[in-house]
Amino acid sequence: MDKNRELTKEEILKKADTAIGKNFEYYNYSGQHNKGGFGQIIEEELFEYKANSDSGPDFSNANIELKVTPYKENKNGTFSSKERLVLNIINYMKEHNKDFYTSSFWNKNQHLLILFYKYVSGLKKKDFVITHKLLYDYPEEDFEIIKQDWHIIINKIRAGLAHEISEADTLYLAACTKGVNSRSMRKQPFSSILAKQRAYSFKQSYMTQLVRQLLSSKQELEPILTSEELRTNTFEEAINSKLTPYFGKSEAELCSIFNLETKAKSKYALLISRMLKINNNLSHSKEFIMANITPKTIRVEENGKIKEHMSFPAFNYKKIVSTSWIKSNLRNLFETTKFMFIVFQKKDGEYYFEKIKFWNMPLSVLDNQVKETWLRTKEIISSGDIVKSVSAKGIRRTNFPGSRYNHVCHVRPHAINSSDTYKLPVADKKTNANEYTKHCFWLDKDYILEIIG
DNA sequence: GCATGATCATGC
DNA sequence: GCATGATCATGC
Repeated sequence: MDKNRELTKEEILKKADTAIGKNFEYYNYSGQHNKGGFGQIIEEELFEYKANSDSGPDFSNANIELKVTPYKENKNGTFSSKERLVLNIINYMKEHNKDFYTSSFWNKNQHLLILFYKYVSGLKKKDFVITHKLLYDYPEEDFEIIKQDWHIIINKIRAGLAHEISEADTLYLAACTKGVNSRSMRKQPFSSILAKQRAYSFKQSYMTQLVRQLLSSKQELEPILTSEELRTNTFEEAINSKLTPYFGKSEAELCSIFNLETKAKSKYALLISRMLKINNNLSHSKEFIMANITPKTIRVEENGKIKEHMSFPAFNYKKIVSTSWIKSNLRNLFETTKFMFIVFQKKDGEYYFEKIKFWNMPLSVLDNQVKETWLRTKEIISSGDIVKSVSAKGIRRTNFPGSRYNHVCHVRPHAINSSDTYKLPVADKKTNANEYTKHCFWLDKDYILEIIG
């Protein structure tokens, strides 16, 4: 049976083609299998070999690794990958003394055959249909970034920081947690601290772009950097060196250099786009979309302080009370988003472009202070204890954790006005309101200041 | 003066 | 119409 793992590339692709348009019931899916079951079913029922946990690729002769993964259609008609694509588990004790080309990652995943099926909410699993196949070979400029990502992960292991690895450390190739639960802890070579078991993975944002290229005829995204630029510099170095000529210039100077007359606040991101010589907005560039990088402008005042805290999307009260911290939107946001802080410093009444800083939230802060704020918020909502007092003018004071709560993260309104609301799961005790002004989590300005140093 | 609540502006 | 980035207004 396992001789089928010796198939040639052409034979494999031909067999894969026969799966297009078929659902999992066709392959005797009984609903008994676990989550990874679809991959296993395709291995056993379509390619007729026994699922294995070899360190080499599934098809050893053709050097192809088989993957089966879902995508979904969004309300606005676009498509997204439903998940990150999980590859092989990282053995911290072994991987650290490899180089990229001898790594377990490269040994197993040089060529991927990805079968995409369409996930539809409410549909039974057996009815999901395989709609597309992709023989994935690393595009040149992606490959340079993926090699850099691999080194970032490995360098963290070498520094004895495997327990601090986060998905947002890297751009396309990430180390995501994998295991039955968070208690699946593993040894690491240069620290006695146990680290969560992690696997190499392609980020969901990266997979989404693969799905879109495959399913729609839309133009490719506009890249900022070429593979040549990435060969001699890291991503961050390359971006920095493109911006360096403009450090120290005032907002007015930059606007005149780039012929920009807008007064809109978005002009900062627009200015950066011009400096990087791209036509689209920075946040729509290929690298920023695929790596899930969010640009944020920070203006430091003459006294060295920041005026405003940093806001995030408003949260849904009902959703928060029915979610655990581990599965919360907030944790997911900080675990998977890298930020590019664009820093302007005020001097003599004008803002000067000072520097940029790439940052993602350390897990130690995420699972301590941010978690603390989130849990407290959840508790307040579920107990109906939001409003503390109402002033004569009708201004409501709340019990939500404010900016003095823990110096990292707090809760404040984020709405068009006070009547811009979301429904409450439990009516507020003091006001009997069953909906409340939209609120969101904010990062404290002093914490931001600390980050940008 | 700063924390906190409320609101504005813009773009998709 | 709403999400998002950003700023204003009130009052302790």
